[in-house]
Amino acid sequence: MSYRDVPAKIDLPVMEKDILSFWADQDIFHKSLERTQDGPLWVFFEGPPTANGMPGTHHVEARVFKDIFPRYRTMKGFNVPRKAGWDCHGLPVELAVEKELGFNGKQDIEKYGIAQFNDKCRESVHKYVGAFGDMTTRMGYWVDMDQAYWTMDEKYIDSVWWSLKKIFDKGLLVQDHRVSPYCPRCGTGLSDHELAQGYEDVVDASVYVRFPITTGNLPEKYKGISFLVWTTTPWTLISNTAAAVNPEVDYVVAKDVNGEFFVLADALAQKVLGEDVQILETFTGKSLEGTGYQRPFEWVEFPADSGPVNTILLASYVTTQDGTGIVHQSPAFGAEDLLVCKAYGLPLVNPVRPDGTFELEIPEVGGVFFKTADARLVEILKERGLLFRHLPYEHSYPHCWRCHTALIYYAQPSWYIRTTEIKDQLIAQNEKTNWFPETIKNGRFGDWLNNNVDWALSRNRYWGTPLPIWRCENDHLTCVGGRGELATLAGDAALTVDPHRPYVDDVTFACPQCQSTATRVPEVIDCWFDSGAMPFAQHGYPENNKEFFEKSYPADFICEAIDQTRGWFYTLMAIGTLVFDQSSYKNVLCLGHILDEDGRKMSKHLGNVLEPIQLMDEHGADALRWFMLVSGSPWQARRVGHNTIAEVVRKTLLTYWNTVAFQSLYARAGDWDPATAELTNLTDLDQWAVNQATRLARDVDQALEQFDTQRAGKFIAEYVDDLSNWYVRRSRRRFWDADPAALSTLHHCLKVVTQVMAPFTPFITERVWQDLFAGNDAQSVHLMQWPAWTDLDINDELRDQVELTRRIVELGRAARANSGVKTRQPLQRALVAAAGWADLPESLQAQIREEVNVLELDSLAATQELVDVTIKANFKTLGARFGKQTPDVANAIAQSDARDIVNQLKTGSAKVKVGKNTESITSQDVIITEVPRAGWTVASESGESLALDLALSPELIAQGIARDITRLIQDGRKSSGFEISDRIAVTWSATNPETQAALEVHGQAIANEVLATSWVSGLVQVETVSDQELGFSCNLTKAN
RNA sequence: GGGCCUAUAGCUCAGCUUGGUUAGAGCGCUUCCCUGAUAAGGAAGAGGUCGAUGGUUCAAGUCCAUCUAGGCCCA
Repeated sequence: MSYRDVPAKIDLPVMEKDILSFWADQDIFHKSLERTQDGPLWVFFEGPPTANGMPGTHHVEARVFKDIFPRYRTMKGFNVPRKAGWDCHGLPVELAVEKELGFNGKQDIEKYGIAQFNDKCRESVHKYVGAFGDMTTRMGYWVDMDQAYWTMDEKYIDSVWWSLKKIFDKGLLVQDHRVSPYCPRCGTGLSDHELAQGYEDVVDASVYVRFPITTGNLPEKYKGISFLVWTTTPWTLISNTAAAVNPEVDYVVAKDVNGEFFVLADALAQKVLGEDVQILETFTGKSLEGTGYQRPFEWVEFPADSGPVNTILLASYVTTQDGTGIVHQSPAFGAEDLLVCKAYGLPLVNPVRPDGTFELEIPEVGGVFFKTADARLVEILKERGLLFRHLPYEHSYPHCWRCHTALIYYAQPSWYIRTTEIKDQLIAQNEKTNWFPETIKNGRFGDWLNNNVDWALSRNRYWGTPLPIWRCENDHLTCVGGRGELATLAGDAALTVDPHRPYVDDVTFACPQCQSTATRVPEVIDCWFDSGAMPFAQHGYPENNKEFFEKSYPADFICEAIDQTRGWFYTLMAIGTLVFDQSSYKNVLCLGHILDEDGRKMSKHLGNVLEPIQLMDEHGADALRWFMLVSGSPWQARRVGHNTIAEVVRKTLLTYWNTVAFQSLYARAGDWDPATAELTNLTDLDQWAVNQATRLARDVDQALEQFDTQRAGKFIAEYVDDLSNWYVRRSRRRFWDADPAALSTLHHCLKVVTQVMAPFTPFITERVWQDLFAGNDAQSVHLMQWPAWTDLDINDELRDQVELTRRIVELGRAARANSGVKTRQPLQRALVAAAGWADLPESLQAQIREEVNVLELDSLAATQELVDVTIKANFKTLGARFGKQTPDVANAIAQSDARDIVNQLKTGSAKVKVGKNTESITSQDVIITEVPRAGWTVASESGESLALDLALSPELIAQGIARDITRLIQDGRKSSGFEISDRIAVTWSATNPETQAALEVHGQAIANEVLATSWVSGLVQVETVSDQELGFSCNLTKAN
């Protein structure tokens, strides 16, 4: 079966649509899985994208990398199941729905009804999953979406519950009172990885406040003396409970220029009170313990049996970096404050309500949002003479990563996973993990593990996996590991209950310990736990697919962008280690982010977001894929834009396509049957092309083994360029003649490139496969194995020879350009000086002659009278031997007679006078360049030279004219729209005597060359083409 | 404030692991050449204080230190 007709031009997006239908109709993806079903398992875990918004180009990035390696491994014979997944739960989804419904907080949701609200959430998830599905299909990401796991599925939740119970049983899932970042708008605490995403630079009030001292002997000695306290959160002063100093630090009594007395840290006295401050007394922080002071606001009451409120406490975390060295304590709003105050038995008072506003009974600021209260509080402090200084303070403050509300550090009951208990295990697991790039392992991720904090798991929300803990009135806790287990406690109805709120909240049972009624705690869990549980939950383990899960854990490969270090990369590893004592992945590829053309992050605010489907419909999915994989380093931030994508298309994809079209054109014109392709009777160049293809198969294989798509892509681009711009260019004539060796060679080479490119650009390679190969081979390129290679098949010598050939040709072109004699004018000879050139096979020397258009090549060295020799020191070898003397030796070499040194070196070594000494050097120590004497047109590069003999004979001139005319007529054929195999009739006229003479000799050869069946000198009535300088014109018509 | 990454031609990026005396490629620009696959290819030219400073070394884009700017992450 012959090739299909391949058009020279291709519309990539249109072609891709066809291929998508072909894949769908023929079910190629599943066939590729079937083909490898007995192969060794190579496990890939799909990190589920959150279905809370439209997919962006950054999603394409990760998905391209998630696609290429499974495709590559499949070609290598591995079985790579690819289960898609969707992250369904969580605040982001709730927020999208809230926005849609115009809600403004939890009250609205409760009024609306949790059941209806969660229905809306489910609906929203489906909508966005649809959009992700479309993008996934369009970009050619092969992942099984029919079998996708959804984190909101009942069986998925059963699995999550099972894992939580495992953790609970280990005593690592506990409730605690903790200060944690809390979003008053969303009414929920945030996990640390959520917190990480929301820092914003803001300007807050920072105040230095007087805390008048009320006990001890200081007030007697220094009238009106105060502790000077600094804070950036004036609103927390309402609940001031104590003040802390560092016991080891020196504190002083200082008198400022106004004669007022303060206590503050010695190290900060000058900075805060000015250079003229007087230090009256110095003591350690320790001695201040228990000293009482007057708190700024008396608006909240402490419980009766409170400890030493409003006194100085000791805390080693206090520093003298900024502020005054005395830190105001408000345990409800600071993790460290809570710790210190707890140690002193101080109470926790909290005048701020869960919505972030002060309790209504609080004077002045009752009902006011905590941050908004700052301004009024500062005013009051000023009125009361307690404000010492008020400065705007710029710092980054955490905000809710979704709604941008300022977060409040807030003490609240919360469920934690004690990941700090398994910190050492996590570090050990990380040690066994391969990171690409490697720096993340001990850098970003390693740091994160080293500073591990407990995982705040619970959320006071609605749309999430409910925390499966039931509590009775006696505070007995029962953690339930799935609905099956729930049914044994609460009856069979629980077996089929929707495990979401509010339905699951209605399930109660008798506490196994005391028989009183147990009801579920109200919290749902962090949706990061959902996605981190996917290795087993995607299979519904342990209820379902037990065997498969156990052989597919841990994964060989996961891949996401760098923002997942504290997200999915962490939760996967943490849950794996908690539940199975083993991380869930062995290799992790961590991508850099995608930036816009100006290097800015893509964001809706800036309006620089590239919509992926649009981008692919304009440039092609292959173009976008190729760009993502090959342009720049995948593990670094990269800029994407229309221009950069268009460029890679032109460079590699279209060159590849054109080579294919060329092969198809001449194979079809010559009635060549690809089934007869056979690598026999190959020329040196053929062998080179075939050999380089094998090298390509090896190099790309090895690079992909190391997850290095950039390197692999570079190899492919280089080979495509070699094939098109050297192999085909140099072999054109053989294709015109339908030489089976040339056609077989290119057939083979294109097949190898198509195979190794297939994981990168699955569309265009499939098109090519269908057009050239499918007739005699597999139905799809994606059902092919990786092309075979062994090191023994790869011939470095041949490669070096062709490289030398090409370098000499380059010199020839440069010399041509210098000479002003155009290339179509043949020259008698060129003289070459380059190591090894004389050993080039005759066929490669012929390539040089043809390309430079000279009749002979001679050795420049053989014609010594024409040559000058220059020598230059080779610093690399000299430096090793002579060290400091190197410049002297180099200088001596430069000073000596080059010809003499070269002659001496023929005996093995040469002597050079360096100062008073004579040093011996070898040919390794110098770089010898042979340069033709003046008067020759010459080009030299790195010791290699080529010189042109510009003497023209009448015969050479006639040959040049013949070639000019050939080219002119070929141009005419093309512009007349003739097919390459059309025969033509030529009527020509020549007025120039030189041209006439040339045509007398070469006319017939020209006629043969241009496929003229009729070649007549005569009157040209209609000029098809003409050339004034040649005095030649002609008329072309199609011959019968 | 801490950590990591980045800084090379007008633009996008190699080169840095292993230091070697003319620092490369592509895009864009100028001139020319080649062309019966090519929207391509080639040659020459213009365009570089290799972010700055200091150090190590016979020799630094490359190694070390400090700094500056940008990005990301953390607090």
